[in-house]
Amino acid sequence: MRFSHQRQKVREIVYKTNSHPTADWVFTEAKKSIPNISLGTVYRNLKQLEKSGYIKTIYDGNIARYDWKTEPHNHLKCKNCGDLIDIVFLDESIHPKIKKDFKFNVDKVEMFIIGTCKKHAKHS
Amino acid sequence: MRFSHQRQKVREIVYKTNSHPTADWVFTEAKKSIPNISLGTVYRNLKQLEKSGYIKTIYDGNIARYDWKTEPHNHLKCKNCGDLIDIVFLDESIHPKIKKDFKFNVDKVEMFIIGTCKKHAKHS
DNA sequence: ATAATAATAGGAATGATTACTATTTATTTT
DNA sequence: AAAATAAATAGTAATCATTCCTATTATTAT
Ligand SMILES: [Mn+2]
Ligand SMILES: [Mn+2]
Ligand SMILES: [Zn+2]
Ligand SMILES: [Zn+2]
Repeated sequence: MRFSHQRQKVREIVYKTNSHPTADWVFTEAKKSIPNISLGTVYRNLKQLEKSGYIKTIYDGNIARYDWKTEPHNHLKCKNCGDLIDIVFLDESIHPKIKKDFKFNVDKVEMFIIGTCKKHAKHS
Repeated sequence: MRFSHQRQKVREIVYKTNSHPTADWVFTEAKKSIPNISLGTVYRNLKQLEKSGYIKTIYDGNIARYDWKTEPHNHLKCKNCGDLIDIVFLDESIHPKIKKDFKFNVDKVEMFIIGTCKKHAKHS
C-alpha cells in the first residue's frame, strides 16, 4: 500500500476525531487542505484503510461512519442528537452459551445502546 | 389507518416468514398476488406498519430488513450466508450501570452477534 | 349514493456508495 | 537518470436503496 498524500490525510482526519465521522464529513475536512480531492478517493481510501486494519466501519442506520478505535468496543447512540459515544463493554461469557444453544460460532458482538445522552437532561 | 388490499398483503408477507426480509423481497412476493403493486407502496406500507407497531425495522449493514417479532430480541448474523437468527437475550442489568457511568438514558439495546451459523460447520 | 379523505401506481428525484477511465504519481528495473 | 511498471487519482457516470410527487382510484363515513 502506497502512502499518497490523500491517503495520509484521510487517515489523519479519522484519527483526529472522536465523532465517528461519515465519508462526507471526511471529504469536507480533506478539501480544506487538498481542495481538489475527490469523494471517490475518500471512499476508496476509507475502504483501503479498513482493509489494512487502520480503521473500522460502523453502520449507523443506513449510513457508514468511521472509527479509528479498532479494539472491540460498543456505542451509545443518542436518538436526540445522533452522537455516538464509545463504551467498553466486554462480556465474552455469552459466546459459549450461544455456541451451545445455537451451534453458532461467535466472532464479535456489535451493540448499539440507544437512548438519550446527558446533553439533553432536564436539570431540576 | 385504512386497510387496503396492498397493506394487508405486505403485512401478511412479513408475518409469514422468519427471514427478516428486505423491502425488495416483500415486493417480489407481493407481485405474485398483486401484479401491479408498486415498490413505493411496499415501502410506504412497511413504514406505516412500523409506525403502527405491527413490525420492526432492522438495519443489516446499510440495508433495511423487516421483522414481525416486535418484542425486544436480538439477532445472530451469519457472515457466511447472511441469515439472521432470532435470539432472546435480555440483560437489563446494563441499563443502570450505563445511566450511572455515562448519564445516558437507555431506551433499548440493539445487538448483532456476528459469526458463522451451523449450516457451515465442517463435520469430522 | 355522495362527499371526504386516504392510499395507490408509476415515475422522477435523492443520497450514499461504487465503478470506470484517462491521466498523474510513485516505485522498480535497466 | 531514463524507461518500464504499477498504484492511485480526479472527475464523472452508474448503481442501489429509498423517498417524493401527482394524477387517479379505493375506502370509509354520512
Ligand atoms: Mn467508537
Ligand atoms: Mn428477529
Ligand atoms: Zn444527545
Ligand atoms: Zn450461515
